[in-house]
Amino acid sequence: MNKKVRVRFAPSPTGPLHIGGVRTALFNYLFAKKHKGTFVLRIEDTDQNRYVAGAEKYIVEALNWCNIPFDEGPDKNEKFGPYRQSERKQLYKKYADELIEKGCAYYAFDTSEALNFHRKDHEAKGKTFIYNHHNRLKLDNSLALSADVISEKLKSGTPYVVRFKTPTDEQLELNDIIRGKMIIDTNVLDDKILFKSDGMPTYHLANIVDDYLMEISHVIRGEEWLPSMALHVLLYRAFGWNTPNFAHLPLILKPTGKGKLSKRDGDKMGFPVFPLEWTDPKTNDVSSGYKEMGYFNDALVNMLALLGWNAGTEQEIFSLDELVTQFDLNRVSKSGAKFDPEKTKWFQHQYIQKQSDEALANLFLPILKEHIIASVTKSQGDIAYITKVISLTKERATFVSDFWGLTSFFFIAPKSFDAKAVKKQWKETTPNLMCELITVIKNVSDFSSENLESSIKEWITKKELGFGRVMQPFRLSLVGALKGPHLFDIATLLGREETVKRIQYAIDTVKKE
RNA sequence: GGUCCGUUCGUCUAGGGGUUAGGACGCCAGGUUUUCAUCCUGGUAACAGGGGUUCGAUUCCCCUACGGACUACCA
Repeated sequence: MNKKVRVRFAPSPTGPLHIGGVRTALFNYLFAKKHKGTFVLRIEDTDQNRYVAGAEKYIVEALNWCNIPFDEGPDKNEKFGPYRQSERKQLYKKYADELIEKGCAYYAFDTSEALNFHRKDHEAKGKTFIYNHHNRLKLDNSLALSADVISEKLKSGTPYVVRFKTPTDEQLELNDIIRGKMIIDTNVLDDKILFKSDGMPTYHLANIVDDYLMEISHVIRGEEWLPSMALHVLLYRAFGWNTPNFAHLPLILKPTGKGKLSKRDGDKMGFPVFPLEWTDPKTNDVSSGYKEMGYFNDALVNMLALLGWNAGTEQEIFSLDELVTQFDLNRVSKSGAKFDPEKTKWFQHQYIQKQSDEALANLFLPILKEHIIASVTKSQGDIAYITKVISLTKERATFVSDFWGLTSFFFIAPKSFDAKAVKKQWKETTPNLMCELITVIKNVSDFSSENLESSIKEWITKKELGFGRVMQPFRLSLVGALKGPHLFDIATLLGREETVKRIQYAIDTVKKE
């Protein structure tokens, strides 16, 4: 690639960025970094009616949390700024005028009402109304009107829009990095509005002008823009500008059923659709976020990267650096991908396993503090102890928040015992067995897990007590239920004194309710 | 309705004119763990259909079906 790579992510601040948008941003970022290029964030807020407070801030925070920061954008390294289209407002009109001068665009005075009437009228006749060469001379525009009437209308302040005069009878060849060559008949295109009567450009104009001005080399965006590609290519040509390369990404679809993924799917099926939690400023509705649900950013990013792209190998776990070096737009698939919340969980599980015990202990600490108030001793509150607890339970966790359920008995002695387990495992003879067990535990010289295990097993074997009859009540005493890691590891970590205490408590309490 | 894009296990996908069509998630079964979970091993399961082209098509072409996007003075 001889041209300098500059790509942009250009969201509209109409709400929180959903994971489809995050993936578009990610692919732009990966492509930019791979080619030592620049990743630009541009805010496309030309529609004031749809502006949502806080959305832009959310977008920036979400990109930062995902670890895919932009190099240039609003309030950051503004070489080609401003990066908000609303702040570039005055810039677009001259480009619209330029197109009119060149005969590539025209004024249109048709009111929304008139257009709606035409649409309905056509629909009633089973036809589709398209504003283009078929009818543009019969409509209320500068192509159909006399020069006098036009200047009169313009002078009197009649609202107008600027429409693109789509060339006719041309088989336009389009090239997409992901989809290859496409041929479009320009006669089926409509004369899109480029400049609105409110003085703002539409997406199409602003987008092309800004991509040109910001020297964007590759336009990587969602497939929903594919139908607009012909218009955009035609616009570049009308201006006499070089056309950037295009890549249209497949869409992310609902896990089940039809259509593209939406906020409602997440609500209904219980998974987040947004990277960060979002509170709607108008309704105060809260939408959950991956971050708040306990997902790690790199797990989310890894999952998103594999949705529609693969390295061509069987590797599934990629660091961001690996993604950067291996990413290739040519390996992006063409078809939409149904989103799979289960696989996302699997990625999260993989990523939590990669964390060190110490790191997880520190992440768990605040949660632990919420659960245990005064009931913990100093040594138990110690990170070293928590780290050991984590090391015994990590492999069964998917989220940091799982740890409390997995480890609470390490911090608080069980006060009640699983009823089913008691019924099945706590026999008449159990209290006596447990008393003997206490004696064995007290006499063990070295309270290491291995030594404790061999001593107890030796005792059970010698006395022919049966492992299940001792081990199950033993576990019940320490844990309160028949779950948890290797029992001797638990005992060792709890310490001899606590272990004895718990067994004694069980002897005194179980079945005496 | 019109235009465009797409279609390999339930899902994400690899592959590509001759393959036992590979992997992952999920699911099922076994093993480990004298617990639960994890983990390990194995299993289930796919080239949408019909025509071509070809000695041979899942792979190339066409049609149909299905899916998706777009069809606003929204992006």
